[in-house]
Amino acid sequence: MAPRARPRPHSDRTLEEHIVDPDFGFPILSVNLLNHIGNTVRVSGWVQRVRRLGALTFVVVRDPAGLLQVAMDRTDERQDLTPESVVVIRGQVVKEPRAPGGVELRHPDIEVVSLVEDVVPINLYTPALAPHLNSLLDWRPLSLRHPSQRLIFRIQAALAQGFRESLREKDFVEVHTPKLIAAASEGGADVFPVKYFEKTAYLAQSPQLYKQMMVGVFGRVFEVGPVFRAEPHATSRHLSEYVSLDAEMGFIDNHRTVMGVLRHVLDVMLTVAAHHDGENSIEWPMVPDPIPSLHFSQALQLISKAWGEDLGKEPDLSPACERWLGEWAKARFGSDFLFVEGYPTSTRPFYTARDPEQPLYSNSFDLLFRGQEIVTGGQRLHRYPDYVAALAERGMSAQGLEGYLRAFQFGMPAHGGFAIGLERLTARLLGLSNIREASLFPRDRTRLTP
RNA sequence: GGUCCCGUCGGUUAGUGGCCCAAGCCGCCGCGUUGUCAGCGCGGAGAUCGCCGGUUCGAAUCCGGCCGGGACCGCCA
Repeated sequence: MAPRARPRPHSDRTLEEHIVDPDFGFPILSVNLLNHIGNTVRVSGWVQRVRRLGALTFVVVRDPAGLLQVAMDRTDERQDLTPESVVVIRGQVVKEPRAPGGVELRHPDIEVVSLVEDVVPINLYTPALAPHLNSLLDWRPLSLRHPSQRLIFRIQAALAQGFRESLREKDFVEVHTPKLIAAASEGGADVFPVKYFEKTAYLAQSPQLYKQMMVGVFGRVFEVGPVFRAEPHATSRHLSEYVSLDAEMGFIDNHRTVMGVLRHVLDVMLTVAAHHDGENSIEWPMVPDPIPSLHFSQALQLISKAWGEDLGKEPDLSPACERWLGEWAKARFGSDFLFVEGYPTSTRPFYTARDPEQPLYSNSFDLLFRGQEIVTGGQRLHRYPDYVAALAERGMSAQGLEGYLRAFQFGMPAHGGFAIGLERLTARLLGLSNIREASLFPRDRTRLTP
């Protein structure tokens, strides 16, 4: 059937009509005041500070872009300019070298749109945010207003944007898979049960099975979405809910193809994010091409040698191992990133592809960033009989996986993918000591509010 | 789930048996200050020291339980 011609939206309007007010009537932003010197403008934001100096008063207002200063006579003094009150100000923009940023507003007409009558409970107006994490989280809607906190989430948004852009450009399709699912996707008891009408459902701990099925549809897909982990851990690097940046791609040679894509994606993410850094002094890492890589067994040998103990039988790398490897990669290659590939098949989920040369090891990898695991990925099984065998070998039932397995019964290319922990990457990048700082409203073992 | 550490004005830190009905800084209130910019100066208010019980002539301080928080480990992104 031929697609029917549709009128283009808004085609009855001229282009000129569209651009009459490109800013929708939003107030002038503080960063743009320099373009309005001599004019009377309307700005708006939160009262951050009122400094009364005898007959002269300064009001510092924070808007979505930054700070601006209003200067007025003490005779104009107002009692309702309390911290965090929202004001709309009309005033004349004056070039003033003594003002921060070189401009200020004079002869202001200030309207208080939202009057704050309570004392702000945490100290927000110091260059470094002093309260403990717990206070910051208890007062999250307020503490996030601090520039240092705002920056964290601007960078995080830019990282997610870079993730999307880099993959879209490589013909990946963004998908949205269910977060309410019938069975745990990777086995284990670390899922949250939820009442689902007459049944029990679970919150998805990963989009893994769904993104694989979508490889059978689009070939390459990605997803940005929440995942839920019910493990009762209490550490500075775990959340019960976090944002997973998932990608999955078909027609690969092996996990090395995936690693190559991941390197490119990270490079774009960091480049996009660095543009949002402004004046700030974040240590932006280079993404080497290629990122240095170690086989799991090689990694254990290196650490065994360095520590003088035999770790050869360890099934996994401990956090201490990862920290050591992080330092090693920095010293040996000058790299903040290090791939560890070929984890033992037994420690990886059932869908993991084996290394055809040495089947005890898998075609999987982790990416360490500054000594912490921030990405896991690998090649997956793609032939139906392999899934039947893998499930049997692990004593797992196919029950609940029928829908998933059908995708493989009816032809699936060799494929693989990865998942980046967005908060972990953010925290590691910005040197945050606790992952909770990299989550707007973190969910952990005990925190469910705000 | 295991081990260790911590709960003192709104925030942050001092005090670890009697000098403490608890001190400093930020914030708040008042006064002064015409170029502040983490404003400054002076004054003021604000804490039954997480909760319950115990030891002691006397507990913020010692002991036990509970609640809350943090770190590391196991496991994971």
